[in-house]
Amino acid sequence: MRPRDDTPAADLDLGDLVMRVARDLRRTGMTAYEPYDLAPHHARALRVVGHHGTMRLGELAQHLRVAPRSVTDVVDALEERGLAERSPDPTDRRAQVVGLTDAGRRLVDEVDAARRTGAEAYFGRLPERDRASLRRILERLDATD
Amino acid sequence: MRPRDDTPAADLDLGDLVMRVARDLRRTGMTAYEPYDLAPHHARALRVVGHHGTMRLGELAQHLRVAPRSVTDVVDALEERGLAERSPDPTDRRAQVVGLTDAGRRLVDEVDAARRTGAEAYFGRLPERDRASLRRILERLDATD
DNA sequence: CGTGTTAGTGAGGCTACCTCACAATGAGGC
DNA sequence: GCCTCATTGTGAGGTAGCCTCACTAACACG
Repeated sequence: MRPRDDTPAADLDLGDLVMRVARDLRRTGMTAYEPYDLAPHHARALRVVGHHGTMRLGELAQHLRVAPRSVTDVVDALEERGLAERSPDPTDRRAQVVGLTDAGRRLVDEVDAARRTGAEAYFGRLPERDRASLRRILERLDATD
Repeated sequence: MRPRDDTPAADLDLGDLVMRVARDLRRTGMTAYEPYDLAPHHARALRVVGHHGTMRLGELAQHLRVAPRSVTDVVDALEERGLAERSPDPTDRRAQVVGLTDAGRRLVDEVDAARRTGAEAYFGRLPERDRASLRRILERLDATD
């Protein structure tokens, strides 16, 4: 059953492996959030806003760790779907804040529930122990940058 | 020291974490292969060809797990840098094979050496034990798809 | 009241993928 | 030998998710 037309893993460094898993994830990830017609990235933004409540665009960018410019597009997309909406920041007329609409709030709840009840389909094939290790290690990597 | 403007990791599922690390990796990854002016992806293809020897384009696509069409671009790039070259497959006139040039072979050796002597800078901050676990877990994820 | 900073965004670009259509070729049935 | 079907690689064109750069509007402050 060992597929001989596959690069043996020994040929891949850790970086390659991460990238490969990320790609698989993106490919199947759309499936995971598909019932909600939500790209993983949008789901993440939605969750952040849902969790933190109304926040500045720049703040969201920091949370998502992307350039401020990139968040504009994400919020655009969310707004187009009627999940979020911009409004002027009352304390600073340069700034805008994003908040969820009712639909957005509903969706966050659904997505959260789906996640909890096993939406991590891709990682489901790992034993619980490995999932915990993976989480711990990735968090460590993530924290240090 | 806890940065309060960062999404707490608890907010991220494993998929998010992988994507985040992958993004960091791509950002800094260019740096890793930078002395060779090689995108990680190209480095990977180069290594596969270097390791397996001359092979069909389609075969390479399977190894890299991308659509056949995508490999065309990768090989184009490699060829443009004089690292690889196409030639007609003698056994099938529809097909073409890719092989490394001398420069390509030299580069593979260099890159391999660099990798071995600690090019995994990004992962260096992990204790050896964690790196091993990470590799094992990712390989498992990767194998099962 | 300038001077410099900051918030968000338009314009434009990049990478790494994808699908779809196609020409050239191969392989098998009759 | 011919006809059909499958397969190989590629052009054309598209997408997601990032980026930088330049700009405007607004704030902060001496």
